[in-house]
Amino acid sequence: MLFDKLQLDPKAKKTKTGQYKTGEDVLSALAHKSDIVQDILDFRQYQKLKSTYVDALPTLINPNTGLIHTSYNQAVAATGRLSSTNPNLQNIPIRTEKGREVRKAFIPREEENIILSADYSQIELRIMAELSQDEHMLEAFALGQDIHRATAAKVYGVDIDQVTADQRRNAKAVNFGIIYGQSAFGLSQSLGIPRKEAADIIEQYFNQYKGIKQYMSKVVETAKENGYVETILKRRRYLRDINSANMTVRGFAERNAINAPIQGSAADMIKVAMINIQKDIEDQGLKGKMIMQVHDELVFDIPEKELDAFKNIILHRMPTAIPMRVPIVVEIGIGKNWLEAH
DNA sequence: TCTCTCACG
DNA sequence: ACGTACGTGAGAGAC
Repeated sequence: MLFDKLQLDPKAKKTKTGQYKTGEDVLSALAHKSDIVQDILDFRQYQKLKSTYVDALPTLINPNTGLIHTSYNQAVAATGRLSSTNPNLQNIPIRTEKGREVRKAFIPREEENIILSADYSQIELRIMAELSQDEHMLEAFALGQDIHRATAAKVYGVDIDQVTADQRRNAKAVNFGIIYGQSAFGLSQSLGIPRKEAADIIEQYFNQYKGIKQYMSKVVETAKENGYVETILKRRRYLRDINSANMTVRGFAERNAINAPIQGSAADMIKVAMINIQKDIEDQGLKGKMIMQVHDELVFDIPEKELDAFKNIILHRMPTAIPMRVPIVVEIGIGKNWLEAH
């Protein structure tokens, strides 16, 4: 209907099975051409929230406990992260207003309890700073600076308090993109700017953060020599395609080589923290429980009376799980439901 | 069972 | 000329 009848895009792309692509990015770009497009996007959002969460979660309540019990898989994700199934509690909505209503439904098991959420602040960028030992990024974190603002100041050559909202947004996109081994094309797409401009930003980035550029080259090089990369705790990811003659295939492996030590070391860190926290909870005979992990966040269901005890444990164990030169910052929130705690 | 889409970090 | 950011899991619909 959108492409054959309404002809909204003469250059519409197709999937490898020959269907028109209609992902969110595609439809958003067409929304101004016909009112029906925004209706489709809205419908998709509500359909997703209803089918995946609102309808499904209540059916997964265990009649014996009255609770939803997820399963955490320790040997699925190639980077060493956990994954969560039946249900997946690591993808509960938060980004949209309607989605946040779902998150509000996650409440403590007892009337006198609260939800406590503790998350690592900018953990992957801090780990990249540690792995690369980049002088300037380490300094920004040591000074407690807003890392995206600090990056913008470096990339655009302005004072840190002269950074505009636009510059900060671009710098934030670069910081994330770098962790994934992003290209100028990828950055231009995510920011909606010309490729040349994106290339300039990336060049400036590596000029300012020379240690990161060096680290990226080194990790790809060692991957080519060894056939694998390692996290801080020596978890390996083997990369069979790292020396492939096919550029596209090799490109994927090279991005994996860059990303896996960062994402995987963050996973190492939170796993050690979880072990240490659980031991402290048991040693101190506390009634509160650690109930969920969402990659850089731990969620607890605790009696309000135990709040100080839990804060002490968490603020001790999470930042010190793996000793590092870069400061590790943990943010804690509490509330009557998971959304409030965030 | 596979593909497409979309929810999260 | 081509493809193009990492890691997951689940529902709908087609086959």
